Amino acid sequence: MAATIKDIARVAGVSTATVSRVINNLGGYNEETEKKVMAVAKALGYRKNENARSLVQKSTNTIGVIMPDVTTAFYGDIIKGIEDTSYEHGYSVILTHAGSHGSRIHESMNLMGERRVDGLIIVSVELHETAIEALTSLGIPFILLSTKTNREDTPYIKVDDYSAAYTAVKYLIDNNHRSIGMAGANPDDSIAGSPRINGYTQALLDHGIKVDLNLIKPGGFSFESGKTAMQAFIEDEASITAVFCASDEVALGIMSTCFENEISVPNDISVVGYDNSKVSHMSIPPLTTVAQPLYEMGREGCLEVIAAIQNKCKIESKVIPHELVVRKSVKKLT
Amino acid sequence: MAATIKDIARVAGVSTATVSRVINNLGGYNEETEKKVMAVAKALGYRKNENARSLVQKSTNTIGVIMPDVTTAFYGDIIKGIEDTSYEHGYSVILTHAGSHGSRIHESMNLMGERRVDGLIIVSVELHETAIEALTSLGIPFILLSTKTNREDTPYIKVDDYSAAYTAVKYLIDNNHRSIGMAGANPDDSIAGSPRINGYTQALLDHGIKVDLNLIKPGGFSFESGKTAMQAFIEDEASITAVFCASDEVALGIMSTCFENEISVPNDISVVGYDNSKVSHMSIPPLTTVAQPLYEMGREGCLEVIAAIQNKCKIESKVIPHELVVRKSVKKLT
DNA sequence: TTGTATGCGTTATCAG
DNA sequence: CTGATAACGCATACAA
Repeated sequence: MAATIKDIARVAGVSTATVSRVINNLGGYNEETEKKVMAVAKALGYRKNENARSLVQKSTNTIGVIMPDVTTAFYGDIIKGIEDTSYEHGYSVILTHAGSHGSRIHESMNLMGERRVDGLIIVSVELHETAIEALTSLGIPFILLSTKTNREDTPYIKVDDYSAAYTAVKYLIDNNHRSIGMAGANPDDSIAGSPRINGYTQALLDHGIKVDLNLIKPGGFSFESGKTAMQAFIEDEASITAVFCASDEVALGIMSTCFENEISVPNDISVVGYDNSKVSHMSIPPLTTVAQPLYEMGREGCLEVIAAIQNKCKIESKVIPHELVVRKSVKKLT
Repeated sequence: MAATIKDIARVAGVSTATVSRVINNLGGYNEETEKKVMAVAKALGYRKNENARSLVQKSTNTIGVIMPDVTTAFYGDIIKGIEDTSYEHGYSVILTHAGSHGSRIHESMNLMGERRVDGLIIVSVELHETAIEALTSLGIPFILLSTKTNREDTPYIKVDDYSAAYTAVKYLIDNNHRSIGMAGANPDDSIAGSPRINGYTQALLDHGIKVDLNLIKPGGFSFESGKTAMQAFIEDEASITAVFCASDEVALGIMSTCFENEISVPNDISVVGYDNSKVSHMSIPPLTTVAQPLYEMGREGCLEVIAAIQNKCKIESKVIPHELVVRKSVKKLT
């Protein structure tokens, strides 16, 4: 049994109120009692019970984080931003997976509610109407990272996927590529799928290039998805000179299959990724990619939530700028 | 203000005791009151307060996880194993970073203590005497993952780094490599550094190969560390035909620098990694590496901790088997 | 400067 | 089957 303030009070011969005061150094007691209480506390190995505190203070100093997964570099960077920031501000983070397709999202939010987290950060999960209801009914500040909803009252931080995709494809076009494939986006994903596809097609159209639907290989953001897409391009005998990928891992999948088939990147085919996650500079060749400031998104989102908790102010949605990081996976055609 | 069982009791015209009973369906009440209580609970949007529960039950159903970082695939896989498992068993996970060199380890453990986590999992941080004291004084079940101490009373799950390294280097020797470099291990790291170096040197010695200290490039487990090491090999004009790396990321760093210098892997130089993390099959060429069952370590460790929480049994240390995953980064010399 | 008393939301032990 | 009531560990308004 861990010691409580009662134990300290008894041993030190003071009241629990006094103990509480010196433990939280609120001042208003003389030095002697302070010394005595602190000494007893140390002797007894006292450690405050945050849960009991939370109960009376009606605040847990805890931030909940819900994300689909943590095994990709993408999420790793974000959670690091969140954890670092919350730590700096005296908050703990409690983490839960939403399941692969947000399947556990309701249970996750419920759990966060029962734990009475002070704020909530939801990363990359697409929220449907019932989930949004449940979320807002929690009555705590929250923010969405790298995702959004079609409602006004759900603040988010994300890049503009449409224009980020547009930037990437335009870069390819500027390098004289005319036959450009796209891989790894799910058209049914209205947050991060279709906007990227639309950015891709619009860039093509704006430069007088006909869109060939066969050149769009839908899929998930995974490495395997990239491999599959490239295999399809090969089977199609598609005459593409470049591929725009919906994630860095997809890009690596493309490059991996190219390698297996002795197709050289970027000599035979150019590749552009998306995310600028840690893997992008580790690939061979290093990957040219659209950067999302992942760590900063985590940090920024966490900061916003904390501010909202403390000042009870509203959180504004924010579209953050993307940036093209040019490395070595794109060849300039002549 | 969230509704409490008091509110429900008042509205439903029963006592809080009864409400509590039906909420936790403990039985011993008639159907009518159950229906009534449930209806009121739903109407009021009641959500139980886990903190209050924890207080009286003296158990938080929470597991703490401390790791140096979450941005590498290595930790991602482990935490996923932990989170999945704890979720299945009704536990929440609260996560904190220990800081780069375990610098925040004391604060982290203290935080976990104050949160009254029921069990603790510490991943990959080297624990010194004072930290061990603090850890055991928490008085809760804990386990170390991928690390250990020199004391008997600190259970762990890890692979045998020495023999894993030995296996990797022996594989290289079996493929007729005789001049083998090593990169990315820190000799001052007695857990994951020196054992791997020792495994490397012993494999060499056992096969009549002289150990050349110039061929051992110490460093961290990072990509950059691998790049630096390979640059050093090049500057040394070392006549190596293979490099054993202390992590997959180091291996990718080696391969990256090779690429920049037009050294072909595996034709000019063979590379073996360590971890079998997600990046190892995404590299070009796919990386031959020593596999640690990361997800399973997370799962297994979590299971042990939960068992210890519930049955108050001791946790046994466990050395789990490693395995060489052969892919395409090693060339068989003739 | 210090102590008393009360309550936070819940469970659990009694009686009834 | 149900209801008082006392904890749980702590903070705090109010008294002294």
